Amino acid sequence: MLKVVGKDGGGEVRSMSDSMTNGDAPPETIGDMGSDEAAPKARRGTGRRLHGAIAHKLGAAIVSGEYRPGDTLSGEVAFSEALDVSRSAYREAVQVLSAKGLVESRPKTGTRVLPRSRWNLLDPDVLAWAFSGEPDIHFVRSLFELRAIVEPAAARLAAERRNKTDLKEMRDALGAMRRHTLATDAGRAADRDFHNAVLAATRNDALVVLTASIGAAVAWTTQFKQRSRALPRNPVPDHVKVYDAIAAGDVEAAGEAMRLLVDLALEDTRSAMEG
Amino acid sequence: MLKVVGKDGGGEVRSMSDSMTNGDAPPETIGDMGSDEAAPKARRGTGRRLHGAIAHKLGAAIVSGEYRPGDTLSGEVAFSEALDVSRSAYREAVQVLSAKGLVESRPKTGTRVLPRSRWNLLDPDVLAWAFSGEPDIHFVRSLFELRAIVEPAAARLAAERRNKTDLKEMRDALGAMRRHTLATDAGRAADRDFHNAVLAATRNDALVVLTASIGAAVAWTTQFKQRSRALPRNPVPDHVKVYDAIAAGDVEAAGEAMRLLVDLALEDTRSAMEG
DNA sequence: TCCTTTATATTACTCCGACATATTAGTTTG
DNA sequence: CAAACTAATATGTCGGAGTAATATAAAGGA
Repeated sequence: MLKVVGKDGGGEVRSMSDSMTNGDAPPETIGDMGSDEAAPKARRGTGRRLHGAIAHKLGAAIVSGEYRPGDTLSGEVAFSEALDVSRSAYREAVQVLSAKGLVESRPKTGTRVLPRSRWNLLDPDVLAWAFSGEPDIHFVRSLFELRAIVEPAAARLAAERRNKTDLKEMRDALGAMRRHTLATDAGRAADRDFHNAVLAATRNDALVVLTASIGAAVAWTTQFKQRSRALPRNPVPDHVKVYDAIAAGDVEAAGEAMRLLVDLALEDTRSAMEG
Repeated sequence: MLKVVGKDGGGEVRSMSDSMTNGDAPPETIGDMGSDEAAPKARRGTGRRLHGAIAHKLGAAIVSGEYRPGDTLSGEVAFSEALDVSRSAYREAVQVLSAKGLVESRPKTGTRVLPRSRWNLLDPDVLAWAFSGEPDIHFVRSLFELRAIVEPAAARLAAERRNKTDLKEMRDALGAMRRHTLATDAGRAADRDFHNAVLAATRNDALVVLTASIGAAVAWTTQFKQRSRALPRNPVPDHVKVYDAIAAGDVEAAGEAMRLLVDLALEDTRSAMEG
């Protein structure tokens, strides 16, 4: 099971407006899988609690399009029985989904999947769920576009506000990137460290949080890059250019260097996903 | 019972200038408000469920700095009794907070407030909690800075990709802004509609979601603007400039006009908050 | 002396069954 | 025909019992 249900055809996502208004095929209640089939038994993987596993399962099913906006989940009792968990665990999972804007529960009406516009797509968990299956190329493009907007601006701010400590952390991360390659976990961690150091140098909490989310999503896509072919180019020189500009306090150069960096990453990922 | 447990002295978050500045008083276990005082009875306001009210209460207390990172909440039983609610309701509230990255619950250790860096500060609810009390000026600055980065870029994209429907929505919103002023709810709604229309024209989901969050936060600050003095200038002409540029497909002009718009809003809000 | 292993106590986690409340849909009454 | 009322249904809330996990302390071995 778990097949992709054709997502959005590409165009209808924007601006709430319709969402619910699918002319045909009235929303149906879902979750009535019980029957004879052996219960899915989405039992928890180590570390994760039971309600967390349920939330992951349902969340992934929702963002992957298996449950569509407007659909209403079968009642708490029925669904919890179908999942073979207690009603409490199921309810706590639904609260999590509700907190992330994926569903809304009301008495008598039941629990319904909210329109895409209400989803907290920048929530780290939601992003993880979105990338746990086949990621939507259109959405990945949106993320990179956002990254291409935010990160160069962050580099500009960093060039203005960085101090010695920030620069030292960037240098350390760069050194780690040289020692390991992007093919290793340590190398990717160093890459994240570098970008985090740049973000931290902006002295802007909102930027840090936002790019943490984007960075997590981008980290997923780098897996795809690895999957399709060996890493295509040495990323260190481009990072060094960013560092040099920030260290020199050259605002324009920092923004430009970072823009180049993000563009290259997008190019790599796109060719990897489309190819 | 209920004595100090505090762990990390608070230094590990680094960066982000510890906003809520209370220097002293080591982390304590909290929730021991019971005693003689009449129970706070954070009973639900209409429409909001009980666990939602608890989550709101706790969330606001956390982001306002009343409970600090590293603090550990007194146990489920104790805290739920202190709040005079069942454990189920309390637990569901904690699940919500956990989903937003504010706390983490583990057996034996209890529920602890996570460092600021793990909070989903861009979550609409978290933002609402942050602005339910006295908003942190430094954080507001961060938000406006982010807005100053994202919205002009969004306007540029909108100038490239807008279609007739997008333009019509912007015109309608502008008309509504003219009829009502920013002093009325309808006027503020029209303002949001205009910005949402611009965002929708970018065809970028991530941008839409992000700016929805920021816009919600900005809406809170406009209340502060209203509070301090009558609205200082007529915002419609500036919005019209943005519209004209987008309608003309002039990328540079659109970005510049939007930059001006955000700068003015920041200026107004800053003077209102500082004055 | 230091590290590893085991035991234990505390805490969250899960489950269950019952009742309360809210909201919709149908029915009745004016 | 419309408005008020009643009933059905699903979520919301409750309290308690038992399980699983983990940090701390104790015991054992190197």
